[in-house]
Amino acid sequence: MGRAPCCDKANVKKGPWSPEEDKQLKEYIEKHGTGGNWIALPQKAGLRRCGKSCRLRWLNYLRPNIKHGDFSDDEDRIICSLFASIGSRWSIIAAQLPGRTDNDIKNYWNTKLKKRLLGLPTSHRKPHLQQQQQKKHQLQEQQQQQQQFFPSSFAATAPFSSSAPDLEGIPISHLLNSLVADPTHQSGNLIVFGGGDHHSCSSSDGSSIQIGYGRDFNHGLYNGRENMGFESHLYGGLETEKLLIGGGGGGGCEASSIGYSFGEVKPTIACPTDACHGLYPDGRSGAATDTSFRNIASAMYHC
DNA sequence: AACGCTCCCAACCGCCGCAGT
DNA sequence: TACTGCGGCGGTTGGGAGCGT
Repeated sequence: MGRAPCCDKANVKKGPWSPEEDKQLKEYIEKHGTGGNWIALPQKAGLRRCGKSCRLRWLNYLRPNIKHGDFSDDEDRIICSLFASIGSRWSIIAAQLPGRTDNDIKNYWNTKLKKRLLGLPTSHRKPHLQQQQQKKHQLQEQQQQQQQFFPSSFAATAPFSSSAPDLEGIPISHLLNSLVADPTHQSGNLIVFGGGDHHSCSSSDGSSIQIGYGRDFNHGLYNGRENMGFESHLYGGLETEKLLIGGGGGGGCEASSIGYSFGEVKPTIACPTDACHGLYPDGRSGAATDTSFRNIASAMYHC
């Protein structure tokens, strides 16, 4: 036989927690711990709540050292980078941000970061005239920043937007669309990878055009973290007829200059756990997955 | 002041893997 | 081995807050 039912659903309270409930739960856990059994906890603590609800409330709100409020630029970068590398594994991302909860990060991503990277306004509320002017100014600044990172032909053009330039007549957005839809695509000269220092890769040899986002995207991740494989800064380049997506001084630049076809390089695609050491066609070691590739491609497309 | 719209976040829901029976 | 509960996770949602009209 199994265990007792989780909770009497008809007899548990739902909805927002009252300060009294918070106090009750906090005091109980501080005194007795969770006891390794969340389901039994509410009854012991005298709460008419589901165990799962108690767990969530404790983990996301009541436990000590929870950080609420604005995310720092560094936190932004870490979230973006990890999302590009491993996708929506919020618990793993949260583990890299002390004091932040997966729920917080998920909310932050869905409400702000995603929109920001998509280039959408964070608010759809109609701005005041003054705010509109402010916004215009911000846009100009943003465009200047983009110009610093993107080459002149891409300046002020959000990557993979419908207004992005074409590759031999094919809109970049379409290429990336098919890329995202079909990661097994082998026909193109498409290279995807991650890893390394994007600065060294972002410099093209003149024949290539960088498509990318995230100036200094990964800045801050190299302070002892690169061996965790979080680097997957996403920018790409059109090198003559080759579409390059990826990042990384080592991987990025080497692959772009070597010019492997996508089929050849596919196995090297951004390993989510150690993107710096992918398995390159010339035999260097590492691993990669379709999922990580898809995540990166997807993130690129959406960004 | 009232209303409508949008954003944001806390909380819920449902699924999955693991472990107990 | 099959069944079931638990813990954990990611996706989704409801409602309060803020803002414009």
